[in-house]
Amino acid sequence: MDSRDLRIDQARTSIEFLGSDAHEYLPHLAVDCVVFGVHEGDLRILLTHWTKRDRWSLPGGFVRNDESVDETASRVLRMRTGLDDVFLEQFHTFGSLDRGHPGADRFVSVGYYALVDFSMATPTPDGILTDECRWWNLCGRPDLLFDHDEMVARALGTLRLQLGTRPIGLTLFPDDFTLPELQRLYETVLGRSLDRRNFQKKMRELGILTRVGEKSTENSRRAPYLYRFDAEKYAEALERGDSLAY
Amino acid sequence: MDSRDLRIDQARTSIEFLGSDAHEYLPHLAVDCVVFGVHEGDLRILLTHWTKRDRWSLPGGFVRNDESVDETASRVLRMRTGLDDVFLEQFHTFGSLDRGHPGADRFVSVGYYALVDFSMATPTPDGILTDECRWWNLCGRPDLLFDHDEMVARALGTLRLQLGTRPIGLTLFPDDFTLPELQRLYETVLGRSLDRRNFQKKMRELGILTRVGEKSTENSRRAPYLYRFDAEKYAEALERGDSLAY
DNA sequence: CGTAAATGTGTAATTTGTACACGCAACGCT
DNA sequence: AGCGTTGCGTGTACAAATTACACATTTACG
Repeated sequence: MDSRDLRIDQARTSIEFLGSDAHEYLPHLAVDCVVFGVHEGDLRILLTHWTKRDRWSLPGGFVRNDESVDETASRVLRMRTGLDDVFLEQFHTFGSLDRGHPGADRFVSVGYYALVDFSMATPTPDGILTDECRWWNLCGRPDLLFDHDEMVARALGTLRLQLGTRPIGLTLFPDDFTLPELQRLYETVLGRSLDRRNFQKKMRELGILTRVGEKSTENSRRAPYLYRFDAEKYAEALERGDSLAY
Repeated sequence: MDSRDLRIDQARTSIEFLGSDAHEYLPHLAVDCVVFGVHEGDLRILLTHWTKRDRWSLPGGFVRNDESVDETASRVLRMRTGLDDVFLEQFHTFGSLDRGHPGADRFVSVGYYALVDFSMATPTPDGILTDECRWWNLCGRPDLLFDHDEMVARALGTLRLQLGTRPIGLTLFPDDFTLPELQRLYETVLGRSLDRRNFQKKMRELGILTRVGEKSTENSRRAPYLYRFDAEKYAEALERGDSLAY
């Protein structure tokens, strides 16, 4: 597709997507979601593939007249993953002039980030603009459309700041996990490596973990213990204002 | 004004304000600013008085087609205070359905907070919807229109979180100040009282203060020393990532 | 001239964070 | 079967940061 066709295509984007229902949406306003999950110890995000452009972006959507912006974010997340009632929080609004579809309608985007149980999500493209929706390893994801790389960076920054204030561990590891796995998550989010002994000591002292049993045999040498978050104690710790950050 | 008239008035709000230039603005999108300043040791915010409703709100404005949302915030701040190039940062976007003018067009608002030199600002109402613009003591302000009380609370929360990361002291105390004054600011922002000795020690150890001289005679008993921020060292401390929070 | 209010200053105790070394279990290789 | 390698689990000593705490100085006011 040459650049002229691309421009025309981009100009059509919102019209195509919204079709004749355009009047049901707030013009110029969108929501984009940075959806985090963990699988095989890696932090992953959900991306959608744009059919015509053969590029990837964050899942997003437009704000209906009859829903709040928060509800838009929930709806987007539900449509792309089938999940409801998950951790979902606004982190920044992107309003520069040069963002979005060059040549197309101007859009302001409210960015949300979600923490999601990887195994429960069913990635689903919209089938109109996008033909694929799937998890990507955070390190190793492709370059994204629009300003979505900046959005991911900023969402990660927020996640980092809120590591001690939000139920990040609990939400991303709803089931059993090992301390090395949890540590790897912390290291990915914080962008630095942590001392194993100090990490384990801290996590134990928080009193929000229950040891479940030995991990039988994954692919490790010595089998690590399995843990589970004690949701009640986790909530208490957050209420007390305990820092769960490393 | 009875409730029916009020509704009609509210429905007219954006039309009145934007007049025939409505097409130059993004519909349904606004910016509101929580402008902080310090005077006589108190943290203050700038409010505007709505002529017809006889109520107060945060200064706000609409987003022009040809400006970024950040630029809108700068413009609002400039129009209401005459100030340019001040600390101004987005803190949250408000998108519920029940916010704003009941019965009127729905609006989503991007909230910004500013840190401003009280003595340099010239509060100015828009003269259309509002006939007065002035500083209010944060504690002692009137109830605000719309969801602006929530906005103030949230801006304060952000300020609290960022006390250690942003040039809050430097921006709110551009000139000479005393340590008790600075401590009072910290106490207002943090919402708790601090130990004078520990506070002074910490501030001194940060190495970002210069003692200027004795405060002659304000209205205190023993005259406190005057200090000034060393802007260069302040910036270095922030870059090093020193926590300037108490 | 005494009293009350507000300011400045340092030290000890506690808490928190950081650095660091070894034994154990499983796998793979020979 | 034995040995080497990899990954997991645990505790202690030191450093840094935070917290608690008491008294002397200055000035306004009566």
